[in-house]
Amino acid sequence: MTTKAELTSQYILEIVAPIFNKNGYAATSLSDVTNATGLTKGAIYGNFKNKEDLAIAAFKFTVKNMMKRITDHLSNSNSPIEKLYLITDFYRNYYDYSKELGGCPILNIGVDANNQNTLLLQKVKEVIERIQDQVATLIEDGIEAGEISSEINALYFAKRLDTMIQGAIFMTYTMEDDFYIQDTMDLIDNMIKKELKI
Amino acid sequence: MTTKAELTSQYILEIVAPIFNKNGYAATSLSDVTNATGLTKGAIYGNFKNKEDLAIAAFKFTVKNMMKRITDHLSNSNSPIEKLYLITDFYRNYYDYSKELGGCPILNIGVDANNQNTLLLQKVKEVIERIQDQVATLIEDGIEAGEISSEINALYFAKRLDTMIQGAIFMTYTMEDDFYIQDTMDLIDNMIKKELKI
DNA sequence: CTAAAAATATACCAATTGGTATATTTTTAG
DNA sequence: CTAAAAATATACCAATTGGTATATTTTTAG
Repeated sequence: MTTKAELTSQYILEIVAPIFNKNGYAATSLSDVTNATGLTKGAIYGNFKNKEDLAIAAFKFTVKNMMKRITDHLSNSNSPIEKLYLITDFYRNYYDYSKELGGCPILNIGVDANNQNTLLLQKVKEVIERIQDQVATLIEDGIEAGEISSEINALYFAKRLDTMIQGAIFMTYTMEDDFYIQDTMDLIDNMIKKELKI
Repeated sequence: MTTKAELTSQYILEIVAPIFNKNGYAATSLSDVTNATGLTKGAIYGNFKNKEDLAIAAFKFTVKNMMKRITDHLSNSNSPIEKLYLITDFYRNYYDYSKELGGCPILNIGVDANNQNTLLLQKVKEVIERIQDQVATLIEDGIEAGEISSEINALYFAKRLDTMIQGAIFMTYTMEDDFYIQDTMDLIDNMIKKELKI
């Protein structure tokens, strides 16, 4: 059964995750947390060990939300190569969607945690690796299905894709201009068409 | 002439710029500043209006350093297209070099200032625009010199280049793996070769 | 409905935050 | 060498920081 505390924990994360994502670890204070949730420190510290523990849970919460959204979107096709196109299609709406999350958690927390918070940075690394592995697997599935040329290195391609996407997200947010994401997705679509085709 | 205060200001910036760059605005405290410099608050506040003013000066200091380094490197050739290759060549050593600066100032402060510090974010935007304009001008020079195809849109290409580079820097720092920068520079070199050629 | 357990609120803590007014020291121009 | 000006150090400020011990309230199982 769902205890009261579990509900509260979920509620806290819902409210607090975008705040940590937007502001970063150091710039989010516990009074930000109590003000936003309407709860007291007693409730917060009853559910989370400390600020770092809360920040990590918040990051995981946001990533889970995001991953579910991608996975749902990719379920629109069974073809590996079509799924690749669905990835770029997903990111074409990412600026709007990620604003709800308080920005891209990987970019924000990746940069924020660097030199600041080892545990948090470790979590970001793990998420990036997981994403790259999933994309690489998708490409390998495509090779196996005869949709994608067996010439290409799946993991390398996945890393390139990821790198370009993160660059586009950074530029779009910093310049407040969706051009960067749209243009990068065009570029990636072209790469898929030209480099992956059988 | 150089007054005492000007020397002190420069000294403070030299010491403090990498700290702000590494930690970000909120996570850098004035005691970090006084401890690192060995000066007191009196000296700091005598030379800078407040913490924000210092952070902006620190960002400009780091960018100036970086820009000089790039400009120096590009002076190794007079050919516009060769200069483009010198840009990727510069970034191949960027992981090592930028560590001295406390990381890439554009990436770090761009992400850090977002949702946090309007003035600082504005400075980042200006620097990005300046860089893109310079690269675009370089490409236009190449077109005029008959080295580069007149088909391509100089500013679009400059933006793509910048976006890919920033993505590579983010990934290399977050994953602590220079692969991303090297691979992206290979990719860009290829783009220059294939897309820009006459 | 009740007693125990769980969850939350309250009241406190020392340390630190950015910043300022003023005293002291150092530099500068003559 | 000296007086004025500039630069820096000192001593202070209220507000906030993350965190804890304990009191109170709410939930839960029987």
